[in-house]
Amino acid sequence: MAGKGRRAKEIGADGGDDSAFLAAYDPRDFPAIAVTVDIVALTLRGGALHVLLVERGGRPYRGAWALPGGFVRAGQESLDAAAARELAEETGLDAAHLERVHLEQLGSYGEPARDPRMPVVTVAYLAFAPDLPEARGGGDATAAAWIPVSRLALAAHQDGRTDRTPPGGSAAGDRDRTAGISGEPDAARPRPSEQGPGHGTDGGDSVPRTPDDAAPGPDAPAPLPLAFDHARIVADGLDRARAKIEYTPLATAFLGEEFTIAELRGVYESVWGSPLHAGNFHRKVLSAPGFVEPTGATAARGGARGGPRARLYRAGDAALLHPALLCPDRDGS
Amino acid sequence: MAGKGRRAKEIGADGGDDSAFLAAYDPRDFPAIAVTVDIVALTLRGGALHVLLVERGGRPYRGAWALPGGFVRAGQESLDAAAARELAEETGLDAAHLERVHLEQLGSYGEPARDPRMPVVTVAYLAFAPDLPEARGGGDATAAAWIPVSRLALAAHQDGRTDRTPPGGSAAGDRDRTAGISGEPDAARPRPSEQGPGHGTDGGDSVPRTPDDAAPGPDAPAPLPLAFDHARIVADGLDRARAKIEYTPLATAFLGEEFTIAELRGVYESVWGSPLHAGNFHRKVLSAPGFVEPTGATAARGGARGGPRARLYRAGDAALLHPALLCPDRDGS
DNA sequence: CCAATAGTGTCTATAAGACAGTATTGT
DNA sequence: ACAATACTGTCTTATAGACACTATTGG
Repeated sequence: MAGKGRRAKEIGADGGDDSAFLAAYDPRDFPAIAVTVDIVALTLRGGALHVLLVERGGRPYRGAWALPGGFVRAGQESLDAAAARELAEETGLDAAHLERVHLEQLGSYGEPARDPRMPVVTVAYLAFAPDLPEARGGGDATAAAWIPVSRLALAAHQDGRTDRTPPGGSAAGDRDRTAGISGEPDAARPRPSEQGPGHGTDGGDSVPRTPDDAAPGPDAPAPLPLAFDHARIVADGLDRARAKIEYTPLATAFLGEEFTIAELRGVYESVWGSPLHAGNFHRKVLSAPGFVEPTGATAARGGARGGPRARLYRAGDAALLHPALLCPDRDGS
Repeated sequence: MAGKGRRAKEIGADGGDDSAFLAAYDPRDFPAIAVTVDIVALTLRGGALHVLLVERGGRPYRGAWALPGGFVRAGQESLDAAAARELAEETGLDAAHLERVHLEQLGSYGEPARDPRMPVVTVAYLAFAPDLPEARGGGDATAAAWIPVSRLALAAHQDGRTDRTPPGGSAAGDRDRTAGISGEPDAARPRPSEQGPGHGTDGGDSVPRTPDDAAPGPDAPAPLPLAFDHARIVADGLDRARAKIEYTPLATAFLGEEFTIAELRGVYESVWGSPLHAGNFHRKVLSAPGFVEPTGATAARGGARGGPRARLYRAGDAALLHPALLCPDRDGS
């Protein structure tokens, strides 16, 4: 809470007004922790989901990939503003591009040893971006790049949280079950799908993928480890993204101003990692009021290998989808 | 992110190992912010939803009600652990009672001026508790008590976010709309109910209430203002709670070990603030696998004014409900 | 007895999913 | 020509919600 003041200098038992009290207040009397924001920025490139990462120039984890982010300027900016600022700084994107980015808070992470240097609490943010130009890499990062999520080493996740949900008895899976105080950093996903026994880091990523989204084959480069606890943050962000596009029209945030239903379907297939029935998807999108609205125009050309020109749509004004577009196979009904 | 180290003392450009680097590291070089946890603890008492509040003993907001919480012990505990510790401390509940409490992270709040004394970032937690004994009030709070949420002044809420949410001009309501960088502290509600055109604040408090849940009538005491930004945090917590019981069996966390379907229905009616059809609710609960399982026993006596003895159930092993129990009237379908 | 309640059955409207079918395009 | 694609229609099944109905209890 803001202000229990357990260790504050209480001046005068009852006398004095607040201004005098505040003037005599020494913030250093409070235990302070470094607070950062980290951004899980997602985008679609070539039909595959990518996350924005920076290569660390400093210790620890020098040379490793990490989420873009940085310190919150104490007292000068809100958490939201800090996240927006860091995203802009580290990507070098201009305001015009950032305008089209959806940014929302994901959750906070504060394990005591998550940063070997000192206690650091990070407030993670999740961003949905349309296909942006190559990132620039600012700050002290040596590089910034959009990395396919399929290349990441996302411990016990790729197949775990994505499409099954045996409520068995797993590490964090059942912590919030019936009894016991339990933490759950994300808590956002409506149908998150936890999972079975704790395979610490089983290699197999069994996420079915759309053809374009090349899963890392046997010849693929080794999965990229992430610095700090960023693998978990990315995993939580992906969970949130998968859940969020079910109930909100945010999938359109991955696309340009105008798009076809097929392109929108591509977003869902990439984020969910499973192919969707084109016909049924089409009907469902159009049946959700306010999801999309026709522009009247049609695409310049048909599909890659033929077909009629698709109608173009833009994002509607709905904030929530009703009925929702439920992800198939998230839990066996 | 944890560890950009922009202002860190970089010892040696490339030489040295991490341990030497860490030894020379001075955490004070980093901008530090006070980090607290605040808990929105909800319970049901007499058919009405209550939130645990403490009366502030210190400045500012002395004498006002606030959320229980306190500083995170930097480097010694995780955020989850801090929340559990503070909840125990401030309520004086023993481990046996805390065992049955569900605790999950709600979101972080870091407006620069949210605490007049200094920059404070708070990580809010949401707790679901069965009817607990009267709170004790520890720490520097002069008192702790379970307060009916209907007595709180929850800005633009009681009628705003509960069953409608004009994205119009309200504080954070439309910030996450289609374009622009935007924050959204909660982001959890699957169907939070946004909605059409921005009717700013039409008077009608359209939340239907179950008979017991006395809405503050004309003779009711004045609504309780909360310290800091705690009104918003509570509001976000209620939103989360309303959304969460749709997709998870967490409503059982408000009840004892064994309960009847009618008692479970009471939880939903109290949290959602609208009466439910008894027959349909009954069938839906039993049709969701793993939601509840029969104990074989029956209640000691029938309803308050007659009726057969109800069967008793305990919480099942499902982590998610399928099909979900959708809240009626969240958005006009 | 009477009113309230627990629990079940029935009916309708809606939605999901599987599938078929038609028209339009690129190769 | 052929294959792929956009889009629409149809059928089956599952679910939500409204309502009726029976049985059982407390007052």
